[in-house]
Amino acid sequence: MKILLVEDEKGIADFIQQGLEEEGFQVTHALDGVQGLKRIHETTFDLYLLDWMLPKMNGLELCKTIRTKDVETPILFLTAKDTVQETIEGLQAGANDYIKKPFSFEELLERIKVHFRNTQATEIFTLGPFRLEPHRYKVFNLDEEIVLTQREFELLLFLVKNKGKVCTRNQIIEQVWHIHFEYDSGVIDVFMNAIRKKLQLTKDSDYLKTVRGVGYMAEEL
Amino acid sequence: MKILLVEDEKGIADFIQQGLEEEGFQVTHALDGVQGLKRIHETTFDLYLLDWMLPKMNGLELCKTIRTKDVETPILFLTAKDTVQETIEGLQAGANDYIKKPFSFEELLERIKVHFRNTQATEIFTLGPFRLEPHRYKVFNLDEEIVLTQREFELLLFLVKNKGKVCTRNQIIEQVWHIHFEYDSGVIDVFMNAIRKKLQLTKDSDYLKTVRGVGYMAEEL
DNA sequence: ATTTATCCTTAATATTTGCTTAATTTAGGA
DNA sequence: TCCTAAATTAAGCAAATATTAAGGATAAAT
Repeated sequence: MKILLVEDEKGIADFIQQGLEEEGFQVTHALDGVQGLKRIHETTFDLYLLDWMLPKMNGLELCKTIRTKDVETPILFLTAKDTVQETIEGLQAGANDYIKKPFSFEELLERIKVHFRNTQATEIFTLGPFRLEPHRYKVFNLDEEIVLTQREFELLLFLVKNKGKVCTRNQIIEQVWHIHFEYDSGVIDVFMNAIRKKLQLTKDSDYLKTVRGVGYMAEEL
Repeated sequence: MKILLVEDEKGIADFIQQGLEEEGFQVTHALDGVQGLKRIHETTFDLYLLDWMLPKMNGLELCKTIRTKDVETPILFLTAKDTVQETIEGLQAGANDYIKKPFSFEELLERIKVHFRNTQATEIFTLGPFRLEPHRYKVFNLDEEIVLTQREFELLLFLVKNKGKVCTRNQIIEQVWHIHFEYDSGVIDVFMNAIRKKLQLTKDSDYLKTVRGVGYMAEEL
């Protein structure tokens, strides 16, 4: 779930961004309206969190601009006490909600969740008969649960997310182990082995292929 | 969601009724306090919206009367600017909120929603044989009460509210302990231990799983 | 005011889990 | 066939969690 946060006060922005990321949201932060607009043109988001008072282009304008292209996605305003009245105009301009500053993080989160309640289909990835549920850290073979450790799960998830594409050992070490320098040990091999064993892969159900000299690849048969 | 609106000015009443009905609420309208009282005896409502100045029986009396029978249901007052001071007495008489006239419809709606959110506190949550009653801070195993401390209860409630989803240690520290900075001590572990002990969880009834490296998760078996 | 009890927190120790390394075996490609 | 990459296995180690006990704060009771 991707959220665009447009907020000029760095302290508040960091606070929100960190909190939301811990909740599993992907947060992009823009410091002013113009920067925000750029991001909007680059990608699509699942929710917008806009400060009302912004340098260069205020929240209302930004809101209107978003709505010219996209009528669906929820827009929430962060509003100082003395601009509540104006913000209500924002609601008529197509925003969905506003939150009065100061607010507690729980409050914000609660509101965000309300808006996602309609949208949110918790993401599920599949590979052949296997079903990965990231929010539960769980893997199923049809309906039977397969217990993986965290690393095993993350490695498998990474491969499945890149289904059909080869993942190099370097990519894996970077993205799954978060090691950002040249590194070579047998770890990946050991984990691939463990995963294959737990998934009970055979030559007939060879969903995780090794690409010799490069890395590994998840693939539908 | 049924709302009782007691308001003598027809114009305002229509405006509110129409708006709320568009929002999906069932609105019953009474023109004065006595009529309002009748409706209250006929049905139960989920929220009361009372004008402060009413013919025959003013809002305050009506409020008191409602509260003699029903302590839970939210009561909101609609207040003219010059009676705000008095209205505050109303809050002490058991009302939950007041809104200054003139107000925008969005503002009203917002407040109403807030109170419905809080009402959900009477909700009952279950996990296997366990039943949590947040409004009483009580937990039962079938019909036998299990005495938890406040923190224990809140932690358990948080996990159960997020049943099936992993709760990270950070989330727990934030939402249960209300600590909003990086913090690491053994508190959570100690409380999990206490809860498990009191609920007498075993390997066969392992409703509270630990997700190593991440946090904990409540789960049905 | 003083005592008592309750609950929260910290700290210290024990235990478990899973990550990593290293050594060995198997297989692939020139 | 030979060399290298990958698969496999087992063992040591480190980190996360479980468990227990004790100190300290706060509220209740005397």
